[in-house]
Amino acid sequence: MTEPLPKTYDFASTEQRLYAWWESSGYFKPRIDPGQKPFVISIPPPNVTGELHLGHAMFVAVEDLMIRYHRMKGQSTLWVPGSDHAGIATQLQVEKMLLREEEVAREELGREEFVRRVWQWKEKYGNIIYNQVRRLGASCDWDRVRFTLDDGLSKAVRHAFVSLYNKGLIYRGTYLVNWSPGLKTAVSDVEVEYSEEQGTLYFFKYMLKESGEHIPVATTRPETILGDTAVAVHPDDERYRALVGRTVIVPILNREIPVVADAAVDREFGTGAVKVTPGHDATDYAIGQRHGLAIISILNKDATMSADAGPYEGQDRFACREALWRDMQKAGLTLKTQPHTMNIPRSQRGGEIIEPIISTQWFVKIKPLAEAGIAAVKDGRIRIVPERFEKVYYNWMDAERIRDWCISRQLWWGHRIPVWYCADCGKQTCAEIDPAACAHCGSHNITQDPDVLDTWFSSGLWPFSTLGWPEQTADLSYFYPTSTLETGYDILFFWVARMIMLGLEFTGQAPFDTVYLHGLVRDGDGRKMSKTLGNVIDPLQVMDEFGADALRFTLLTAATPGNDMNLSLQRVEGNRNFANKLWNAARFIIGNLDKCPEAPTPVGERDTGGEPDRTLADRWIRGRLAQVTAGVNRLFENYQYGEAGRQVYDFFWSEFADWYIEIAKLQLLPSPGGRGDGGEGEDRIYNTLDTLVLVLDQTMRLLHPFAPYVTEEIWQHLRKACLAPGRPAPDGGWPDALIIAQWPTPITNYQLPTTDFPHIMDIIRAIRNARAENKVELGRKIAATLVAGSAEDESLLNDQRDAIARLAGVEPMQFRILAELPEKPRQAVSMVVGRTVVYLPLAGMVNIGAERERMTKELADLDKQIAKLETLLASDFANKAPAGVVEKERARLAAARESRAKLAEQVGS
RNA sequence: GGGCGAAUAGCUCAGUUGGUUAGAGCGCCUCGCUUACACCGAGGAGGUCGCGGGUUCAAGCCCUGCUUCGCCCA
Repeated sequence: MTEPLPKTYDFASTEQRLYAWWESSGYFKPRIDPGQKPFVISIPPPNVTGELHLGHAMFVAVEDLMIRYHRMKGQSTLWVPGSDHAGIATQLQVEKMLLREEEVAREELGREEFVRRVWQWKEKYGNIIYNQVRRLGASCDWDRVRFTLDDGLSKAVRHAFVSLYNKGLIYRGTYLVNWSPGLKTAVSDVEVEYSEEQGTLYFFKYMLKESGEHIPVATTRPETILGDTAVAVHPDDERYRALVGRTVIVPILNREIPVVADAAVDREFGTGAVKVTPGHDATDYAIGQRHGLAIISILNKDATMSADAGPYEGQDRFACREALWRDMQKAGLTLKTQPHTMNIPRSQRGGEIIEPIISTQWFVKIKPLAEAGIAAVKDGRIRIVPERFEKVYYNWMDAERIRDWCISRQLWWGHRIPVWYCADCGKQTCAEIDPAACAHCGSHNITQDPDVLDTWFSSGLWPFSTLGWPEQTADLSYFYPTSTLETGYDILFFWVARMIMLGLEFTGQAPFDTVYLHGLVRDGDGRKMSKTLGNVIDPLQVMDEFGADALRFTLLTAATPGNDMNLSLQRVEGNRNFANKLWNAARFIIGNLDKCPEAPTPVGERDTGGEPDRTLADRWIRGRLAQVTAGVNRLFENYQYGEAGRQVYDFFWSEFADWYIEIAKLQLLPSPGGRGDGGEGEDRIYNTLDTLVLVLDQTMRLLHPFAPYVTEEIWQHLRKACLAPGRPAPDGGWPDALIIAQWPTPITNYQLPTTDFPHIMDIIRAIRNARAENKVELGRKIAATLVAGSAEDESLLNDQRDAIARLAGVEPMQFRILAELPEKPRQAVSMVVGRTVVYLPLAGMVNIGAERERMTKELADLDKQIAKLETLLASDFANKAPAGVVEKERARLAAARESRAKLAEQVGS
């Protein structure tokens, strides 16, 4: 009747089919229910032309888990997908392509044509990343997909810019900025990374004017000597005090510059006297401001030397460094060089050395925004998980230190700055709609600023711009503010902080109430993945080999919140095996549903306890299920997803599959002498199937957010097999799909005994252990005698007789269970398992000496334990520890004493 | 220089209200194709929880100092 399932779970034939079905069934779409607060996540938009990497896989796994969890809890759930135009990265990629395929540079095409070509590229490749995100199982609402350069989002960017401009929070000015010579654009402070590298410290002479004396000065960048406009010393430095106010001569250029005193000078560094280059160093820029020094730019936009570099004009910056030093050596101006470890500023993208240069750019005045941003976290409107990142956030946002945000980029791909300059009156017109004339004098002689905005400026609006802002759309009013913002901690400043600041500024509300930060994915040995190391793991290949569920489950359970994880393929393989384990357990259960008899009456009372017909194993696994469900719920509420997944994994494999299913095999056998029911043990069979179905159904629900495909596939087979009348069903019947099935809640008023069954497990393990140690193969049945010691236990053991016999390989005909044993058997292995004594007459196979040794050792262990417990219970522990804990220890002591007495009997005779 | 994190079995890591004899996966050893599963089953070996103090009846977990490694900010 039920067609048999394949022996191995085939993810390849399952994943795509299920995804298409979910999507076409509308399960990814939210309900709009004004009476209910929705759960909303905006996706961290990947680069539109990018390819899926493990960072993406990680956030998709975590966010999809959150979304599926809340969806199953019955909330209206929206996950907004989208992508980012990624100005620099995309422009570079297209430039490279044009150069390679058409041998044409962007300048040759012109701005308009180039931008047209980038759009073409985007149309062609922009969906790749979406399809890769789909493969992971992301249940986002694709009807609401957004792109930062869409009309709506572009309008949002304009609106935001104009609004900040009008408030005076955006300004244009000439300052020292981080310049990327290769990209020929300014970048913001956060886009510069500092790497500790081995360099050289050059010591040379600054000759005093009209004197043979010199001041020794050290620098790491000799070429900037050409831009020096002062030499500075510390005001309290005795060595140089007399020289302050005198004039020195710039080497080679022979320009005259002053010696100034400034407290910012580090007396310990180099010679204690420093050269000051306000045009090319941030500290020097500040010194220059204080002393009114001139600013000289010695670098062109491409990092070649400018006209101000005199004879070195046109040389590359590093070539100039060498040439200048050679010339200074010839002139006798050099002192020495020494190796020096220093922090080199490098571009976050590409890694080239960043040059600080003076340039006219647009900035956002960040302090007022940052203050609001700090307040939102401080007063709890936004919670950051893990909490320690709040400190990192405060530290960066600190109003005393935060620097204004340079938002203009000298690129073509992006949102063009909506400011027009008037050739007649010289004033700026800033407008949301392209103006035809100057707002000040009406002249038509206006030109738009050529620069575009930092991509992060548009990403900063993402949570609300994707919902329609600045229009007051229905989506915006229902779904905003969003719920959780989930991303890697590495973009806390780039993205999260900016969203918070801009969200507060433009919507008056925090854009989300929770920030959940995950760690970075490293390779199996904890190394950062990089192309040069060749240790990059491609998530697409991993999914090809092991399935999306295995990858997801690994990312979710191998990591703890906020901490980096090492991903090893072995681990993914292990989780592929877990999926297969789920599959086969389900296969067993579904295959047995054909045996399902009539449901016993009454059925309605299921899960309320009290029904007499449940076996010990039934009650045990149901109790464990309730405990695990409660634990998982608690862990989910505390964002401990990984631990939750691990617990279900362990429960399913080592309790449900290893023990309950094995016992269920027995309980499913027809037994004419069954427990007072309709014959052939029908009630027992029904109850067993009912329990199997319950646990499978509930665990599939608990695992669905972690491994959506295999759980849905199994669950659909289960559902189909159970739909026939009279078969087990969850309360409220079977919903259409697991993705929308109700999330399990723990049954609180359902306390089931869980201690008797573990005792049976211990007995079985003890027998198996003895067999293994005495090399009795499992196929060979052995005789056994159990001595219960009490009438109560005797009846428990008798009740579990079949289970013990089957799982421990005992021959039923030679299996005795007694309350007392008149005479100890000879030639038998004897073991004390808690309150039960086990005799295995393994005549001829037993090494009596070894047995005695084993028991003596056990006895010693027990003595140690008893002594420890006695000491403990005689101490303050008994008075001060909670009663429950003390009771537990007393019980342990009693049990240990009982075992010891029984063991002593064995050893003694 | 400031801050944060990590240090637990051979390897990679769990262990969040402090409470039995500290767990998992992989690897290793011994058995086993018992009709859910060899992507498996049974059994086993393997740890002074980085080091020193302290708090507590009780510390892998809390406090403090130190060592090593990694990251962030300056």
